[in-house]
Amino acid sequence: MKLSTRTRYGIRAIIELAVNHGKGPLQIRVIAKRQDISVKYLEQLMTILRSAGFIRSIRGSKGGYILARQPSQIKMSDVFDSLEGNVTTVECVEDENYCDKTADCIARQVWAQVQKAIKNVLQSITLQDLVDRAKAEKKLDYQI
Amino acid sequence: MKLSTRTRYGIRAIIELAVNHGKGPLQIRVIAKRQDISVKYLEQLMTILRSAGFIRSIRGSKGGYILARQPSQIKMSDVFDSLEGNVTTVECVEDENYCDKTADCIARQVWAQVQKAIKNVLQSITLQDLVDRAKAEKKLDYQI
DNA sequence: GTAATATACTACTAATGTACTGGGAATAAT
DNA sequence: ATTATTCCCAGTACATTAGTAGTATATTAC
Repeated sequence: MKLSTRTRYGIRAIIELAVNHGKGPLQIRVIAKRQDISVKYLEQLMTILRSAGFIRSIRGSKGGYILARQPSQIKMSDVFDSLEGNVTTVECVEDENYCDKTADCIARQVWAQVQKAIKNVLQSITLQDLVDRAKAEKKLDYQI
Repeated sequence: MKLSTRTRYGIRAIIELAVNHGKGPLQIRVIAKRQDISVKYLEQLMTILRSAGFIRSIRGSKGGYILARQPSQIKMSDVFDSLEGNVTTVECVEDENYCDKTADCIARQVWAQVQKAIKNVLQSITLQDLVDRAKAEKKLDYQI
């Protein structure tokens, strides 16, 4: 049930962009260094986030990445889904016809409950919430 | 974020035992057939559940498996942990010293929230609850 | 218009974990 | 002794993950 580094790194990267929001493009190189992630690997994660429409890239010198929408308009659940595939714990929770016992399956009900709980948490958090937390705690100083 | 079949099969197997509770030992062969799981694979999962103390094995002819405790005394969170390793989404949620940024890490807080939500659900469900559900719905008839 | 700075794209690879499969040993009932 | 069952150890095929590498393309600065 561990999260992939793809998701972990991707989320950390987009949080960097959120904190940096309004201050111009941020380069992969910078994010990678701050978050201690391989530049080449992060490059691929940024592609995922861009394809999903959360971030926008600016090529060439002085380029980099910026959020494609306001931080308040980006929910963690959506970002998570784009990186992790989806929040699905087991196929049958989403797909009623996955097996012929779904209607009777007690185990499936458990996974459905778990999945709903995860979704509820992630849907309740926007990037803006995280920016606010970071600032409130004054622990992160991304101004540098 | 998908569950391993190890966890899915293991949970389904122990639910079988719970429903069968008080009716003598149930053989791997029977569980495997009902749940459509490879006998040899299930064998290993049963070993995990036995080592964790949830089930007891009876060797030899007429043997099989029974719950080691009352269904009401077995929480899904514990069974889950024994099969899946643990509910940990990311290492650092449990281990403060996993990296030197844990105190500041906004992402970590998100994963902590998710993890807590999962745990809350699983801790609130015992095997007895699932047996009750099965009976209430009259959808499962394990008497056969 | 050239050099420097970025992202974009494609392909490859090493390591890891998962989901099995197989064979035989130990144990218990008949 | 025979049969039915769990127990234990070993191996294997496959998929995924987490990278690495190289080249192409776009943009800015000079």
